[in-house]
Amino acid sequence: MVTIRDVAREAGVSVATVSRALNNSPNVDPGYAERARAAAARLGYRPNHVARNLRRQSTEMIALIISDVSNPFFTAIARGVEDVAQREGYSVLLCNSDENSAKESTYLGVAEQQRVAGVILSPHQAGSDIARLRSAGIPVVIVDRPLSDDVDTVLSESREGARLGTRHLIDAGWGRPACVTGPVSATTATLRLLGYRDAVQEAGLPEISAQSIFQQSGGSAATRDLLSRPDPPDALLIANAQMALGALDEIRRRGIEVGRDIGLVTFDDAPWAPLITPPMTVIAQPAYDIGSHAAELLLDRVRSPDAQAPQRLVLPTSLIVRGSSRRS
Amino acid sequence: MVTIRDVAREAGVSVATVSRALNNSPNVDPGYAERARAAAARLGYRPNHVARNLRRQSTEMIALIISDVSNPFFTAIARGVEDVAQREGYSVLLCNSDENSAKESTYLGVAEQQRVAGVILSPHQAGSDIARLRSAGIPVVIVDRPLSDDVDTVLSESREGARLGTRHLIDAGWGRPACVTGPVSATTATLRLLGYRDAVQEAGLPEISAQSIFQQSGGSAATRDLLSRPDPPDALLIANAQMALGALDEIRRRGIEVGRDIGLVTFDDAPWAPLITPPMTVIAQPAYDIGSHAAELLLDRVRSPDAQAPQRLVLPTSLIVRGSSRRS
DNA sequence: GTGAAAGCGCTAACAA
DNA sequence: TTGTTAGCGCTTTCAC
Repeated sequence: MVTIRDVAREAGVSVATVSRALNNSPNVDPGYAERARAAAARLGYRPNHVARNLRRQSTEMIALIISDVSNPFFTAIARGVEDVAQREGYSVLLCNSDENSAKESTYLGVAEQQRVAGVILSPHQAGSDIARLRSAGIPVVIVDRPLSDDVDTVLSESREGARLGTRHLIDAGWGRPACVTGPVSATTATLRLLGYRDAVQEAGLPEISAQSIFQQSGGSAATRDLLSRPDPPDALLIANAQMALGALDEIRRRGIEVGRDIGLVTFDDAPWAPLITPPMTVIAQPAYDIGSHAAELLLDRVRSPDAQAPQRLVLPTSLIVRGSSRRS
Repeated sequence: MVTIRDVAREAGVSVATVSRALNNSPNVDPGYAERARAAAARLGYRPNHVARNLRRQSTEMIALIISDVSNPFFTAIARGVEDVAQREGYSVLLCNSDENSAKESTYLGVAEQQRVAGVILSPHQAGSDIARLRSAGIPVVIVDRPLSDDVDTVLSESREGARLGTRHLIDAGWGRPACVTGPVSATTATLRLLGYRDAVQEAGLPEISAQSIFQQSGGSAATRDLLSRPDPPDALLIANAQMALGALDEIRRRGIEVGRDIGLVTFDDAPWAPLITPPMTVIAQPAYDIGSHAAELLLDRVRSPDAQAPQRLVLPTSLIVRGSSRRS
């Protein structure tokens, strides 16, 4: 491997000068700088960032830890994060905790031990422990699911979105809407259930709900449970896109028809949502914006680490009405 | 920040002993080891991996650089990679190059400068430059799209899969199947076109095709192009799931009905594929296995870096017949 | 403006 | 078995 010493020797200057030249330090003779750069190019020199990071006690990487890469909501967040990070000269390490606390804490540890500049975390569950990171002086921004009050957080309006979606179902003429949501450990699951409850109580309708994991299989299971009850619901408010896929599967399996026998609204405007039959009515979350805002907030903290009051951004959701909620 | 020196002082032993204890070195007195561990725990010591990596000249991270996180094919690969990496004590840095050569080479540079143990790359285009990485002694495994012959590669049978899918369309009674595929820069796009060509030539049918980017918008554009021709096709072989979504969109927009007016087969068994109407016939690629095999191969190379002959694994694809290819 | 040298935190020779 | 120490490659004082 070619090191900075090799470059210095080749250029006939000191290592300090090479370092300064390559880092565009202001006080370096243009002639020397050029010689250093030329020598570096000739030798194919690549600065060793491990060494640089050790010396500088900082890195230009941010870790994004999400619970499930295959959830389009999170991939959209990732896009938002990446775009601003890239623009600011940072790289993003995407860590997939796969709805698994052990994996999550492994990655939290990796982030700390690699001394990343900052972490954006979508906590698997409310108990996720970011205390270590924070005491190590690494800024953290939480997305999607609130963790506690004293940390920067970017969310969307889960409860209000759920209320609106349920209300829409009721207005469309469905008399027994139910809620299919995620595990109690996920705050978003609970908030969506609460929003649903707000709407049914307002309308004087019975509350029907089932909880399971935030995945396709969970959606199937919860829907199966609901539709097997003596008094089954006639509409479903579903808490995320993966669960919606599972619900659709179970509905198809039973030969029930969406729009005639059952009404559907789901969180997240997945790419496939407008393309199924009938097209899916959704409560869209501004996932990209959640990511970009989180990254901006994080980089602010990275650059001015003076303890400021934690910020909490709550972005609005929007109801996109398509066919699946229509009663025909 | 608490360092190994602090721990040594606290435990009343030398830094070397602490290091040995914490790394489970065999030759260390159990009593001392225990004292070191206790002191570390008491102080909340976290080894600085940046320093460790610099000293050891190695890391326990592998970089996975994929062209698009929102493509379910790649997220499945990521799962495969992560599972074996985790099992072997490595962490995975997922880098999303976003079908963008500049981003890809940024991440290639980051991987090199961070001295990752190895890289798994799904090259954006055939020209991706991994020479630097290789000359830096970092093993590379290529997935999905072949790059050159002298590097480890894990692929699936694109051409044969495309041939089978097209053949199936013809057998189902569609007389003018066309191919919707990705850009010429992507080898998989070309291979799938070739497989399609094999099948139509065999059957004495005309060759109809359109190329665009491997994304939803590309699928729409290519389909629009095809269906606007004077002699439009009556069936489509589509080269990936995102393009299929775009094709579906365009088809819906035109009021054409799948199964009656047009037959469809697409690469990749996306989660939504069985759930649309009619369910999508697909050529499934063993994405998870591609990922796990690639990771295994990579870790072999990491552990025994003696130059061995490059391996090339080609995994089979399988046709899953559902409704979209049926002529009713 | 430039270079010598210290030192980031750790591991691994080497000596005891 | 344990401790002392050199040194991984870099940046950044500090003295010139």
